[in-house]
Amino acid sequence: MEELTKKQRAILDYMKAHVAEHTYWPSIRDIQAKFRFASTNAVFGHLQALERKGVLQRIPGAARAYKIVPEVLGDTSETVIRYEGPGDDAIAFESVKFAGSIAAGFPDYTESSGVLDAMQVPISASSRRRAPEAFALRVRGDSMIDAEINDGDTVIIEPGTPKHGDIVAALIDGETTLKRLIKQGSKVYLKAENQNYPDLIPTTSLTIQGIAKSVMKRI
Amino acid sequence: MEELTKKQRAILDYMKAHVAEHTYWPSIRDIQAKFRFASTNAVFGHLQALERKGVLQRIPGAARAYKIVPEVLGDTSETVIRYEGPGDDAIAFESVKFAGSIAAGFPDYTESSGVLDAMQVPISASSRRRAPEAFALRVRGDSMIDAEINDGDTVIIEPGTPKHGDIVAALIDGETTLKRLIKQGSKVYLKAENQNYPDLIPTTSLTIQGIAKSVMKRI
DNA sequence: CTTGACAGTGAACAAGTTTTCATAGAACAT
DNA sequence: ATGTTCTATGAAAACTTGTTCACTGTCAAG
Repeated sequence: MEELTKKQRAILDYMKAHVAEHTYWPSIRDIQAKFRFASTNAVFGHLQALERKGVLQRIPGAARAYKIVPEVLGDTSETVIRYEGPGDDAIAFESVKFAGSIAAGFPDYTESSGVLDAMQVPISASSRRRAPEAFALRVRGDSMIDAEINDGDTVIIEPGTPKHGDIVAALIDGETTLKRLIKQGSKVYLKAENQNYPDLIPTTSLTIQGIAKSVMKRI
Repeated sequence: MEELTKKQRAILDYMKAHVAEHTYWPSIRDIQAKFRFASTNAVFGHLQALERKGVLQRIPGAARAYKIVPEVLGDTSETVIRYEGPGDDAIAFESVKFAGSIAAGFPDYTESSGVLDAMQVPISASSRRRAPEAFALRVRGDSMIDAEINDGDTVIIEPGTPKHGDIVAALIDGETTLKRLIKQGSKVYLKAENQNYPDLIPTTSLTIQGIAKSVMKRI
């Protein structure tokens, strides 16, 4: 993976933030205005670079149409695992935090979202007693569909050391993803539970936020 | 809330599905092609109707740019049903607030109706729809197995007026059971979601404890 | 010094997209 | 009968947006 320049990263982040806030992508001129470019071509070049570096997919001929390509780490050296709680975007409540959406598939736009609103979801007191520092994540995408965790579900993440085969909330490139943890010796892989996705994702650096112990579905 | 026509509902669902799959909205021409309209103006009119009825917000002049307005669940049925609180088999319950980003990511583009919307509406704007007296029930038995509610699961019951097709916690012979509510004219039936069980249970008097809105499963 | 990659300006073009205008049949209530 | 609303056609206008072209400046490597 080729490295992104500072401005390219900023533009990519802005695009993510924009789609997170508005649910639609910014136009080239939106980006131009945001970064005070005098020409649309400046943005155009950066978008080409982002696509060439494989982190953004443009849809030819379509306006405000892009896809985020998940950034994959390529190496196969020994994996270093860190354990970490939910991100700063989680708002603390009485006992359970809701850390925003989790990407089980491609896009995760929760990072740069500024507006957080409260919502109420009942959680049984028994599960709360079990794990006082548990938090909830809303699942987005379909990469865990074979594990019966679907888009829109809410998973309860509890801290702990994951075993082989556990479903974990892991930080990859600053984005939280829900994957099954596969341990092979000292190497660790993440596996999407969807036949249409690549089998194993090798990771050199891995941050585990917790283990998915329960899934809550709206009926 | 004004009611949507069949085609309006179909178009709205298509738009939701499109943005869920592609992360960007369809153009008017995309919709036109999908529904085999001969003119873009047919779509245009439907979009205007959707906006007038308050379920869709268009961004003027911008391409592929919309916002979904969470739909309010309305039901005007006149069925006479008694409501009652939870019985002894209800699990002690504590309602916990979540905070999540509403605008973040693409909210609720999976299944059409407003089941998911309940989770997404800000607390300030939905106080009347909140469930301050929700409670949890541990499911025993397999009568709802076809609805993917299995023995050992926990369902969250919220008070409210059940619609046709809702899964309700009903009192039958002094015992709480979980069944799907079927309304046919003025008659009300209860239906077990298991092929091995009798199709419809006719009821002359019915006590509803609440509507099953969520199911929580241990992974 | 030269070369090439990178980043940008400024203008213009081509395509995509929304929006408006004119028209018309079907359903329906008055 | 008559008007209204909804739905739709067909065409065109108006606007948005992506894309291309020509040109300039910076900076580091060779």
